[in-house]
Amino acid sequence: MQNIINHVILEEVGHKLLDARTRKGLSQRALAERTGVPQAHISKIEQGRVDIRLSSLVELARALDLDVQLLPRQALPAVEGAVRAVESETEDSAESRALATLARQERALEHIQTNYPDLTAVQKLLPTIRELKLYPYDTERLKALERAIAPAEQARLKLATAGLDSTKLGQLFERANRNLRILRNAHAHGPSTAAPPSAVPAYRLDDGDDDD
Amino acid sequence: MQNIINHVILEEVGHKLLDARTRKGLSQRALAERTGVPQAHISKIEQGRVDIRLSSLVELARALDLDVQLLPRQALPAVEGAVRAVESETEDSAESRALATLARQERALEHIQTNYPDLTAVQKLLPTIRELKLYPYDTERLKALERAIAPAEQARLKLATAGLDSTKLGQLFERANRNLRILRNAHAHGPSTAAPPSAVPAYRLDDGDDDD
DNA sequence: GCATGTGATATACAATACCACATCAACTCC
DNA sequence: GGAGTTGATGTGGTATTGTATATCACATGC
Repeated sequence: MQNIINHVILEEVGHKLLDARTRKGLSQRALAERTGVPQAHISKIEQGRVDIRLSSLVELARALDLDVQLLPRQALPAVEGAVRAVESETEDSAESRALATLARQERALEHIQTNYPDLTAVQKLLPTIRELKLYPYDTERLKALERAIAPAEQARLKLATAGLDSTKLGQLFERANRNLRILRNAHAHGPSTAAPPSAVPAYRLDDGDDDD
Repeated sequence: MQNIINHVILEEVGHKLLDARTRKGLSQRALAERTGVPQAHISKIEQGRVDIRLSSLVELARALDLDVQLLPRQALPAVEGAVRAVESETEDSAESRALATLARQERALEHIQTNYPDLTAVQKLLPTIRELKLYPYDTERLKALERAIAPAEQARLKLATAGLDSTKLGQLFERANRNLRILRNAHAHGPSTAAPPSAVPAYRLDDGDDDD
C-alpha cells in the first residue's frame, strides 16, 4: 500500500471483482454469505482501499468464477487474445445461452408450480418466460435478460440448497416478472435498440412503466 | 491461511516464484535486493508459509517477468493453450535466442577485455563462447545454456549498473567457463542427449570433469 | 410513515504479514 | 581447514489486514 503503483493495481483488481459480482447479480452481502468475507471488507476491497491477501483474493475470485493466475509477461498479449476469443465465442451463442437460461427457468417454475400451487407470481411469470423464448438475442440482449431474470435465478438457486418461504419467493418472482416485461416490450417496440443495461443492482432495474 | 485449500494455493504460487527465480539464475538475496523484500521473507513465501499480500506478490512477480492476472474460469483452458503456444513459439527460435545470448555475452566480454586486460578469466571464456556458437540448439539446450551462462550474465548486468571489483568479476566468469565447457563436451559427445538441468542453483552446476 | 435492502463508513480488537537483524547448516571453492 | 554463498529459521517490533458490529444515506415497497 506504500506506493502508487500498488494502489492502481489494487483498484484494478477491486474493479474487476465488482464487475464480476454485479454481472452475477449478487449484492455485497450475498457474496459475503458465500465467501465468509464480511460485507464491510468487500466494500473496501472493491474500492481498492486494502492490500488484500492472496487467500482472500482467491476466495472471492472462486465465488465469482474467476481465477488468479501467475503468467509470464511474454505471454500476456496471447492470453488477452485467448480471453477475448472465449468471450466472443460465447457471444456467438448468445442466442442459445439466452434460450438455455429461459428453459432452465421455465422448468424450475413448472416444478415450483406443483409445490406451491397458490403462488400467483409463478402463474404470471411463466407466460412471460415462454413469450421471451420467441425473440432473437444478441450479446446486449443476453446481458439485459440475465440482469432482468436475476431475482428469479436467485430464487431458483436458493431453493435448490436452503429453503425459502413462499412470500419471499413470490417477491423475487414478481420483481423478475416486472423486469422481464420491460424487456419484452423493448423487443416488441424497437427490434434493434436493446436498453443499455448500465451496471446497476437488480433492485434498481424495475423503475419502468408496463404497457401490458 | 485458515483452510487447507488456501495452503495448497500458496504453495503453488510459491513454487512458481521459486521456479521463475531459479530460471533467471537469481539467489533469494539477489531478488531481495531488486525488490526490497527481505530474503527471509522470500524464503517463507516460496515455501508457502505466508499468506502473501497482493502488493508483495505483484512486486516479486514484476521482478521475475511474471504478471498476476484475474481471469474468468471459463477462459482458463484457452489461456493455458495461449501460454503454451508462446512458449513453443520461443521453442522454435531456440536456436536464434541461444545465438543472441552468446553474441551478447561475446560483445560484453570483448568490451571488458579492453578495460581489464589482465583478467585471464575473460581470455579463457571468450574462445568457449565462440565455439558454442557453432552448435545447434533446441529448447532443452537453450535452457541448459542459460543456466550455465548465468554467472557471466550476472556479471554483465551488474557491470552495466553498479561497479564490480575485478576479482569478483573473474570468479563469475570462471564459474561460467566451467559450466559452459561441460555443455560443449555434451554437444561433442552425444548430439541428442542434453544433460537434464533439474532446477539447481548456479553454484551447483559445476561438479563435473573437464576433458579439455 | 415504516420496514427493508443497498453500499459506504467507523470503531475496537485479534491475527498475522512484514521488516530488521541475527543465526544456522549445507555446500562450493580456495 | 577456512572463506564465502545459499536457503532456512528465529526473535522482537511494527503495520495492516481481517473480523465483528454498528451506523449512515439512499432507494424501494408496503
